Order: sequence, then C-alpha cells, then structure tokens
Amino acid sequence: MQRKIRIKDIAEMAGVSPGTVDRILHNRGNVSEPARKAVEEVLKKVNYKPNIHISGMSLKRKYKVVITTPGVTEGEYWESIHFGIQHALEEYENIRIQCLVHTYNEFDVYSCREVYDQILQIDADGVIIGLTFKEETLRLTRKLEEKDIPYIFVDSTMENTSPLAFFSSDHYQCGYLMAKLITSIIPKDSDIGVSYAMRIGDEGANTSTLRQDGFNNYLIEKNKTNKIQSIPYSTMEPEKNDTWVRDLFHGNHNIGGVVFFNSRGGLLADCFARNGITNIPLIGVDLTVSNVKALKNGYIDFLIGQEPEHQGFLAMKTLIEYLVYRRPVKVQNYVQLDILTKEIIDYYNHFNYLT
Amino acid sequence: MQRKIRIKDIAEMAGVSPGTVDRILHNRGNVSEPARKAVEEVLKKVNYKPNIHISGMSLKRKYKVVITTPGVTEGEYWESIHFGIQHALEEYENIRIQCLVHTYNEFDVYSCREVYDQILQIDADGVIIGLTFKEETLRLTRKLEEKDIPYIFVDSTMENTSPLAFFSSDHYQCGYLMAKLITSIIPKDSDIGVSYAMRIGDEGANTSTLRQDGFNNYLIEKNKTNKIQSIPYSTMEPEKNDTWVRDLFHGNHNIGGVVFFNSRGGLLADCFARNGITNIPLIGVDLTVSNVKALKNGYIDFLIGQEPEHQGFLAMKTLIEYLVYRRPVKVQNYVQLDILTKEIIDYYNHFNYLT
DNA sequence: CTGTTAGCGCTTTCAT
DNA sequence: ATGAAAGCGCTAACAG
Repeated sequence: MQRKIRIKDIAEMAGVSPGTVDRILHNRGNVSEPARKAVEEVLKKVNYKPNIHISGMSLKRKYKVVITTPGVTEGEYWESIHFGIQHALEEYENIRIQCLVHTYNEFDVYSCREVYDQILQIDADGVIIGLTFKEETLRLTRKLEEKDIPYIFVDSTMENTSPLAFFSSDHYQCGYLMAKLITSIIPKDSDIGVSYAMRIGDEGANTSTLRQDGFNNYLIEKNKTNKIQSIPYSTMEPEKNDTWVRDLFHGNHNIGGVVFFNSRGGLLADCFARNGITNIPLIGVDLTVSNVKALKNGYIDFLIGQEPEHQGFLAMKTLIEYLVYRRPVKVQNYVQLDILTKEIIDYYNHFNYLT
Repeated sequence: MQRKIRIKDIAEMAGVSPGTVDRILHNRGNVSEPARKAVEEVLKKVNYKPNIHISGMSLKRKYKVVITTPGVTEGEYWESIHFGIQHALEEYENIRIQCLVHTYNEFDVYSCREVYDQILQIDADGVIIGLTFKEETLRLTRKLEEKDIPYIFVDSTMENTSPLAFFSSDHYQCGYLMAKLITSIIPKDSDIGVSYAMRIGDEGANTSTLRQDGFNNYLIEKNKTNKIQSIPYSTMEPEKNDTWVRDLFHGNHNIGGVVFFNSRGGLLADCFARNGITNIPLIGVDLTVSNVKALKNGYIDFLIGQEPEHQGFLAMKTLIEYLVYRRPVKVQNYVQLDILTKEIIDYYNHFNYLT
C-alpha cells in the first residue's frame, strides 16, 4: 500500500506546476497543448483520486442546484427523498451548494408548468427532478439540455431524455415481486383484490402502471389463475371507500388477498381497521408513516420499500461529484427493493444515514 | 443557515487561541482550569461539528486497529464484514490507520486462544471482534479493559462485556421472522424441516441458537401446530447429506418446507438440486455466494440478510470517529434484517457502498 | 500553560 | 500560459 498520490506528485512527474495540473483536472482552460499532453500521460499511469472534502475546503465557487418534485407532505414518500438530499448536503458540507427547492402540485398540471417555467429562469448548475407529468417534463429537459444544465431523475426515469443519471427502483419488478408474494400466501384458487387510486388526469406510464404490468405478467408467466377484482378508492372522498369495502367483503366473496400499487393505497388498511376486516392479507408499496402504522398493527402484511432516502442521497451526491470534477457518471441506477414485515420494520433504515 | 462555526471562532469567543481550543477538544491536557471553563461555556452555546476529513489532513498521529474474526473464506459471511471495514478505511483515507487482521479457526478453540494471545501483545488503539468462543472472548475483553483498549463487536455481542459498541442483527428476531415466513407459505398442517449443522464443540448461545429460539417462540406464540423434523447435515462429510435427504424426501413425508439457521445450511439447497427436489420451500440466512446462487436457481425461496458489509463499515467508522474525537458512542446497534427473493436479489447491495 | 506558526492537499489569485 | 504563493480548517511543534 503505497502513499496516496497527490497533485504535487503528478505535477513533478509531468514537469509542470500544481496549478497547471489543477487547471487540467477541472477543465479550466488556459493550458498549452504540450502541458495537457504531458499531464494526461501521467494521469493515465497513476490512479489519482482527489479528495473531494479537501477540494471543497479551498473551492471558492458556489453551485446552484434546483430540486423539483411533487409537494412534500409530512410522513409521505417525497419527504424521504428530500431527507436523503439533505443528508448528502450535510456529508458534503465543504462544497458550497445553494439549494433551491421548487415543488409542484402533482394533481395539477398547470402548477407543474408554472414551476418548471420558474426553474428555467434560474441559472442553475444542476437540477434534480422527481417527475409526474411526462409532457411538461420532456419540455423541461429539452430546455435544460439547450442550456447545458445537467439534470438527474429520482423515483423514476423517462424515455427520450438524456439525464446525467437516474436513481429509481425497478417498478415493473416491484409489481412482479408483489404478485409472487401475494400468490404464495393466499389459497391457490382465491381471488386477488387490486386497489385502484381514483385520480384525476392520471398519466399513462407512471410508476403504478409499471407495477401493475409486472404484477400481471407474473400471473401470466406462472400460469396463475386467480381472478382479479378491482377495488376502487378515492383520496378525495375517503368516506366512499368504506362503503365500497363493506359491500365487497361483508357479502359472499372469494378474495384471498389484496394489493395496492400506489403509496396512498394504505388508506385501504384504515378502511379494513374501521370495518373489522382482519383476515385479508394486504400487500403494498412505500413506507409512508400511515403504511408503516398499518404494517405494525397487522393490517398490512408486506410493504415494499424503494429506498427513497437513498435515491435522494445518491442523486445529490452524484450531482455534487459531477459538478466538482466533471467526471463521467453511471446513468442507470436501480436501488434496492426491500420487503418489510411487522417483524423487521423496527430495524429498517436505522443506520443508513448515521451521522 | 449561518456560516459553519470554526475552531478559530470558538477561540475568539472564549478569548483564547485556537491551539488551546484544540487541546481541549482532544483532551490533550496542558490547559488551565479557567481556559477550559471558558471554552466549554462557548462549546455549550454553539454547535461545533469538526470535519473529520480536514482533521485527518493535519493529524500526524497514527492509529493501530486490530481486526479479529473467524477465518475469511471467499464468498462467505465474514468476507463481507471485512469488505465493509475496508470501505470505511477508504472513506476515511485521511486518517492514518494501520490495520492488523488476525483471524482464527472458528472450529478450533486453541487457534482462537493463540490468536487472542497475539493480539494482547499488540499495543493497539482499538479492536474489532467477531466472536465465536465465549470464554476466550470474555478473557480477551477483560484484558483489553485492563489496558484501556476500546473494542467493538460485529455480528453478535456478549453479556458481561463492555464494548465501545456492537453492530449486529437481532438474531432472535431473525428466527422469529423465518418462522413467520415459512408458516405463511406452507400448508397449515404440514411439518417443518429444520436443518442442523453437525459441528464439533459448538457453543451454547451462538447466533444459530438465538435464531432457533426466535423460531420456536413464534410457533408457540401463534399456536402453530406444525411438527418439527430435524434434518442433520455435515459440512465435513457432505456425501452423507445426500443420503439423509434422499431418505427423508423420497419416502412418504409431510414436510411442507425447510429452514436453516446457519449460513452454510445452503448446502442443503445443493443437495436438493442434486436429488431433484424442487417443490420444497427453503428459507435460510446470509447471502453467501452459494446461497445466492441457490436463491437465483429457485432452490431457496427466501434468504434473510443481515447486512454484514454495513456492520463492518459502521464498526470501523465508529471506531475511527471515537479514536479521533473521543466522543461518546451509541453502544447497542442493530442493523437491518433484509428479506431477499429471486426477484430482487439482483438489486441488493448495489449501492450501499458506492464510491 | 499558551499563542504563534508551519503544513496537510487542494484551489485560486496574482505576477510573470 | 504558467509558476509561486496564499489560504481553506485543523493539528502539531515550538518558543516563550
């Protein structure tokens, strides 16, 4: 284990000064072709790994980063993503990052448009995007590309865009997994209830739809013959849900278990609780506060987690390292899918972000 | 968000020099009582958080850390713990850590004694211990305490010791979880096979036993009436396993599923594979290379992971931060229990240690 | 016992 | 275009 190589070492090897090496490493220009050549030769030979914390100490330049996601509600999915972003900022406290958070109403495309227009006014160094509306986001990314502003997606990605990177779980696989789980715990011949969010102006290929696809394909691939029963629910008029659920479960039915593909589907668990339905296995996604509560109380049997804090953390970390060193970045990044139960939820995420 | 507070700021506020503040922060002595008082007053008011990477840069002192665990075999459990330790060393590259690895033969108490004796000769600044033999480890910890050398446990902890911290999963809960999983996927009235390692000189309360306890208690608590059938297996004479397994499964039997509590129990999966036994659900612990292979091939249905890399990482990280700043440390640290299936194994651990 | 100073690796400014 | 030098926050050696 030899001594770590420093800029000074590289400078000596290439016969130039440390200042020149630094200019090359950061593409700051003002370097003659022979000098650049010499240094790049050396760089090829040695494995130079700058220490970003030390860089940060002397780095005077400030970076402006824009975060745009659906509005953040306490205890819900997007809050975790923002926590992760904050954590990265703490870890990289030496780098001067000015962080501008612009959230939009995920149920209102006009709000999204408005927010995106604001963002385009900002002379940002990078943007982190949690998307909902495809058309609007496509337009945003086009404009960012024109201005050469790098952007990173969290939660999901989108075709026909060129993000610096994306951090997402594999939503299709999530649905596929949910199908496997539900079919392995319910009677072979029973029906499966699938809970649908009644949302206004829903998009075509959002995360829930991908999960739905994975779910359906599992059933087909494995020749499962369980009948699917749709269970609607409304976020807007929760009182309706009780009626629907009561009608479904208090009559004669053959439903062995229920799944939901949207983090708010956990509402169904409350519904079950209120109506004394305790023997129907329920599987869903996302560790929102209310879903976790239902998991602990036994109304949800399995929750699938998609590491939102980790996604946010990695997005910001990646952006920072790119901004400082402009090094190439891995584009496709899938995070873990975690299976949580009542028994292990208390240990989940205790340590991921120890400080 | 105000500017980060520095030693220089504290010095000015307390009317002393930065040198004095540093001496106090590191308990280096040579400080008068009034000076100490003044600085501690200021420290109480402001939230000073030194940057360990910058500290490391000027820290001339070297630390000597001893790692002792069972011998490391490629692709097995302890290798992951060592990977995690290495990762921490990379992240804290600025701190000069001399790392001495002393492994013992986990099947041979004499080897353990010998290694521990060697360790006691070293004038270490800290020790990370992965324990197998209780009596020997107790003796080791006593001596370390006499010499005021802090030690940290990974994988499991032990009563009547005073570690600086431990990083472990909750093994009891792991077994409890395994009982929940197996009983929810097998027919209600079927038997459960439990695979036992035939080890020589096994200890009383090792991790497998704790898992066994959790498993049994789940069955009792939930009034499960499944009969338990012991399935012996031998690491030493693997050819015997095939005979046992054939005898058990090719006759008439009522075994609905099998569990194993020791990371090497995955041998059973190979056994199943060789003998064409594909319809018996198998649940086990630890993501060793061979267990993961069996999971991917469908011979294991669920694997429980206990984040060994994370344990190692956190142990070393905690030790480093303690050595540098001597700040109090949280003692009890349980890591996650992860439920892995064929469907999600490919996404597991991809990102935990991104560099 | 305490303040001053040099230096860690890196960036930036300023002469040249 | 380039090297020399100062300075980021922190620690260590030294002079008093």
